[in-house]
Amino acid sequence: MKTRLDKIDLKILEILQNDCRITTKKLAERLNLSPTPVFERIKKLEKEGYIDKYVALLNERKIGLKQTIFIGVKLKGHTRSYLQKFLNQVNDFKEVTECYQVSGNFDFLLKIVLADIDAYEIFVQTKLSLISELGNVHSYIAIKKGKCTTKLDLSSL
Amino acid sequence: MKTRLDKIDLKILEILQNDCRITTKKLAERLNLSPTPVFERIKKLEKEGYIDKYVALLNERKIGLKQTIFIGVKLKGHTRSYLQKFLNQVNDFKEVTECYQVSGNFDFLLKIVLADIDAYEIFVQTKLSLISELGNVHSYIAIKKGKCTTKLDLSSL
DNA sequence: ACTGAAAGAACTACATC
DNA sequence: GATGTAGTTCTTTCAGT
Repeated sequence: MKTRLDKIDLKILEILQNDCRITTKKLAERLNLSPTPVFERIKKLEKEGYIDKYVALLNERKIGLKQTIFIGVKLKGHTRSYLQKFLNQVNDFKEVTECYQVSGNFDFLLKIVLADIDAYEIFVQTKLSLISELGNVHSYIAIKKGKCTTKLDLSSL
Repeated sequence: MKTRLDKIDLKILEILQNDCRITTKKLAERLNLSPTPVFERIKKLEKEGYIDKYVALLNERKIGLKQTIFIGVKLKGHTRSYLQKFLNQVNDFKEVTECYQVSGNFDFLLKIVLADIDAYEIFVQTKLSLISELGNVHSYIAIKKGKCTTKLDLSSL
């Protein structure tokens, strides 16, 4: 489990971050290797947990989820159990794609993706605002999407 | 291009959001269909742009990128060209995984993923702070990762 | 739109170096 | 660690309903 990643491993991860449906054969060609070692390296990377999963990224616009909103949340109570309870409740909200407990003038930062502003109103009224100990909430409505990637920078490794 | 998605399409997207390396055959079994129509539907979903891409999601901890930070940025100048210039510059920062222009008391919200706080200091000093017209910057350092998914909620469609 | 069949390609294991 | 081979399974196309 303590195996360090070598150049080839990093290259494999880099390529799979861009396109994970590439065939082992093509990947091997790009690395000037035969498929077998590439196949084995991928299995190792999966098994040891470097690769979490393989997913399809959908086009939000196209499927009709046109609004992204970030929400900064401050709780009234800050005991450990309140913080954990908040995380648990938010986990069940399907509109929430990301939730981090943070330092700064918020306790949590959420990212939510939904159809439109109307759907957001409904989300706030029927879900978010029902959370007990909810303090201040500040919304940041996305006006324009800049960079948005799942690709991590491996160049520093 | 205006084809609406039916129940089967949505189910396919749902499954591919969880695991895009599933074989067409297994996917077909789960849908009680033969592989052919499933294969054709997937191709259609790709071609019409419902599916953007297939990617491997890496484990940030495991590969050594242990720190996630959100940054709220306010610019001094707000002309259209400044806003666009900011987006362009941020695009080149490999540490930045997301950047949205937003409404609220920030102009932009960024998400960055890097090794640790030291790497963050370097990022700010050598990259972020060099941006002209940069106004206030507020950092939200992730203390605990809650939900974090690329899966969009299709249940409302 | 779907089924079923069939050719070609890829996966995966294994023997070998 | 890598290569090459070979059996198995999947992909992808096409004729038919």
